[in-house]
Amino acid sequence: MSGIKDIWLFANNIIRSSRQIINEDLKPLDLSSAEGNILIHLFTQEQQFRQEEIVGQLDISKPAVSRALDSLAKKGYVSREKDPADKRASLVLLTQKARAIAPQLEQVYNEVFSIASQGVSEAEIEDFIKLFGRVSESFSAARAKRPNQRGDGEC
Amino acid sequence: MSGIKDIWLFANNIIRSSRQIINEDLKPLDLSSAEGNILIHLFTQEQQFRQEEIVGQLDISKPAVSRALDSLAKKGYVSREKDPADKRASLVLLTQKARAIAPQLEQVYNEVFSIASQGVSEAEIEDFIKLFGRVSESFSAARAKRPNQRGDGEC
DNA sequence: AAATAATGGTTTACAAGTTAACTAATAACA
DNA sequence: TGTTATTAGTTAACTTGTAAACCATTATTT
Repeated sequence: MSGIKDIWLFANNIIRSSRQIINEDLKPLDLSSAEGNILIHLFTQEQQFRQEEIVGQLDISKPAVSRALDSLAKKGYVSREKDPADKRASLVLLTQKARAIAPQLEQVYNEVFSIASQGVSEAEIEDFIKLFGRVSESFSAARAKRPNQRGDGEC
Repeated sequence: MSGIKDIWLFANNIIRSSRQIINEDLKPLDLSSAEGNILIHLFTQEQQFRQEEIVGQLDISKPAVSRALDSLAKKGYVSREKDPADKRASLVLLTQKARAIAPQLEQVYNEVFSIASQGVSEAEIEDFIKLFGRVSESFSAARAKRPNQRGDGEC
């Protein structure tokens, strides 16, 4: 009965705690967790990419990505140039400075991973993620399915 | 390997989606999700309670609770009075207006619950919550355990 | 009893996300 | 080909959380 409340509380705690841990550990690198999340993702990407890809893959809104990249650029971790093939789009590039800190960044995120998987068996994790994914998917579907709710449904 | 990333993405999505759904559904009642979360919790509480209790039980920071209750009071859903036994503390009371909308509020949160549990068996949910709780607990423990990190650990 | 510590709440400043409205460039189509 | 629609990204305003500093009040200690 209080199940959903627990899920909510746990999910909140996981997000919040990991964010705090990451924020603390990234402080020496002058990076926030929002920036770190993007950087760590980009390390597994190709050389060039568009912001839009980050939006889709990390499931973060366009403005959030835009601002984080602004800040990363200001700090010298990425550079941006107009895509010659499509002058609307910006191509984002990791700088040498970013590549240099990749190992440290990865270590921070690995630590978070090891915290999450502490005392949980491989098989359990797998099941967990699968089920978690289903719940998450239900929410996405519910959100997509529901009518606009903003006043254009009654006409 | 990408497990932790998935957990993160799923947790984020669950939090965000449910918040959006609740926000939309509560709009007719002139309530935000933050306010709704507190109200729905209070329906299961005793007549009088202190803010501090909400902080502990919902695991939300003091300022967040303070502001949400301010807003709820302004909207007429709760009233506050000084605890005569301890003049620091405020006693919070649900108003008649709040009690009147309890069924609607409950329905909204039940809908979210049913979305979450869609296509997942009772047993799975139970296991899921248990495991989820363990992961969440690991994070809490990790956070509590780690040194202050703010400069007083090296002295 | 007076000085100090702890506690309940509020204020302030900030973090990181959202939606909505906008600009500029490209695509589609009539 | 010129008008309209779509798309990539930014800006502005807002939401909801946090931590740190502060005020009163209560508890503790000496």
